[in-house]
Amino acid sequence: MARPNEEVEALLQEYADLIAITGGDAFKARAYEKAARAIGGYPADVSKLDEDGLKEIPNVGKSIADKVAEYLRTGKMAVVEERRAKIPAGVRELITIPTLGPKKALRLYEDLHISSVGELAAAIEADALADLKGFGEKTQDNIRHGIELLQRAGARVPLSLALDTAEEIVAELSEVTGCKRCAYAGSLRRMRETVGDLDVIVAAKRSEPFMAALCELPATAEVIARGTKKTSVRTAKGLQVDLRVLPPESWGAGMQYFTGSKAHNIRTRTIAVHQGLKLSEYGLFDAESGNSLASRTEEEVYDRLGLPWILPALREDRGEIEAALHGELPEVVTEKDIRGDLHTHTDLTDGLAPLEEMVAAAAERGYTYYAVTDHAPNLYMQRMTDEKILAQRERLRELDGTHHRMRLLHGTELNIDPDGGVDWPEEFLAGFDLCVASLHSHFDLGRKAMTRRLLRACENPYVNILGHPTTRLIGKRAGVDADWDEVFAVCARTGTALEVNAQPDRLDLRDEDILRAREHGVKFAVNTDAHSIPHLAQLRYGVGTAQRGWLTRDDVINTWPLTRLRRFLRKGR
DNA sequence: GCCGTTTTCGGCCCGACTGTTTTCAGTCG
Repeated sequence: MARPNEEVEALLQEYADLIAITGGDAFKARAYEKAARAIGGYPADVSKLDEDGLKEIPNVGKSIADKVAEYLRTGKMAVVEERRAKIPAGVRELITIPTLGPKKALRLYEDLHISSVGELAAAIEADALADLKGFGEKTQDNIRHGIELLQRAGARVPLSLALDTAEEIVAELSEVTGCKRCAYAGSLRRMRETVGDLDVIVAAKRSEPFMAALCELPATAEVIARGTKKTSVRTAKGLQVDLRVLPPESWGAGMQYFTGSKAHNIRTRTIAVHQGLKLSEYGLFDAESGNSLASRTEEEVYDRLGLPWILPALREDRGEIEAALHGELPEVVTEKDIRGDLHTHTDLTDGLAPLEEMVAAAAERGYTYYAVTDHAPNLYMQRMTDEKILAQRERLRELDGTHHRMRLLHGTELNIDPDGGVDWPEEFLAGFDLCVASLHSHFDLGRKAMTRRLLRACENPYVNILGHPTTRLIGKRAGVDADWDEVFAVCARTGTALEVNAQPDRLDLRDEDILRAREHGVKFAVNTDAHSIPHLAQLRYGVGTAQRGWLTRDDVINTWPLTRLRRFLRKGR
């Protein structure tokens, strides 16, 4: 399925969880977690490495290298299989519930034989936890709430997983003889933050070979339905994939139809009806004669309806039809418009790669500038000091311009304390080229206090970007409560950019918030918050989100030339 | 289990918050 590094990462993480659940050495569990992260974030393909090569990866020693080699050779890791035999998979699922960790999970399993989220929910409803030590009323409330959060996101999967899976399936099906076109459509093509199922479209004369190919993919766990026009399967990770095979001449109409959204399609079909036409996945037809008028390309279909082609990310019936009719569709930002990443980490704090490697990887992406923004000292676990960050600055200045003339900016990610203050005094902050400021604690202040806190941070002349502004984690944690309209207004007034954080479990700000903030005239920065080299490529999710928020190049400060960016970063100091 | 040395053991991000176990364990960032 995924890249071998990600498979190994998932397996080692699973082993770490199983160690933690069975009460094994906590440091051992952490060692496996660290190795899992390091391998997931390692730029080289682990399946191409021998044992010595594996041991080159930080936090991978002999024992883990052996196990990884075993997995790459046999497809299995014996120690993981052994633990799996003792602990049902559902017990591990329990620790995905926020506030429920390995200790509580084991207690539930041992004392009450609960081994799935469903069983736990039922047990709480039946008041079966009443006598269990450590599970008071409040704890049960928290668990109940956690399960709700989980189930709300539950049926949908993160954009990143959906995109990986879809690209693999498209690549496989494109190889099948007779394939004229193949692509994914649906909410994934619109870059929604989570995806319910995958819609894959093939243009071909004969459908049978594609249906067979989909059913036989290694990722396919279950065939839900199989016909001549449509086949549905479920992958091992629980993602449903619907394949539609259309005649080649219907390609454009099929893509238009299956990309949606439903609301957008209702609008386009209504426009068709008013013109005496009928729009379906097979084409745009004259209602009277049934003659096909357009179907080969999406452009053709939209054009015949009297509309310009509309970018999928905009197809939500949020004003795009009206804008299209008036010739006022925004020219939204694209990945190649981004000239640099303004929020990234190195191994000086919790990143995986050293400064030199992050800089080299950024230059390979063709950036004209790049900012390094490691954590500031108030995030105690990162152990930042004045000396360390100044030494980094010195090294960064030496590297400036040495890779494809890419310019380097030295920054930091500050922590906004409960009062809205940040880590360093102003005279120290003045030494940075830019500062990102983020919330990392105290998420439960009331709305008033939270708003005041954010406003004060924005008023700080050294705070240039509000990092992952709401701090939500998709499916896990709601964003903080604040009067966002007030925050957006102050951002606009003070010249503080709002981040569109591209991490697939954040996507923060989200599209609706971006649309609102845009009304206030705020500027934005689309950043990866990369903690490893592969993370730099997650930019696409941030750009997709920015597009869904209708952002143009002018709205996004890291599409600007460096001189304009620097002027913005001075923020009237 | 990894790492780094003060080389083959001892430390490992450390502190805050929460709920309940009235003295601290569990979870989180």
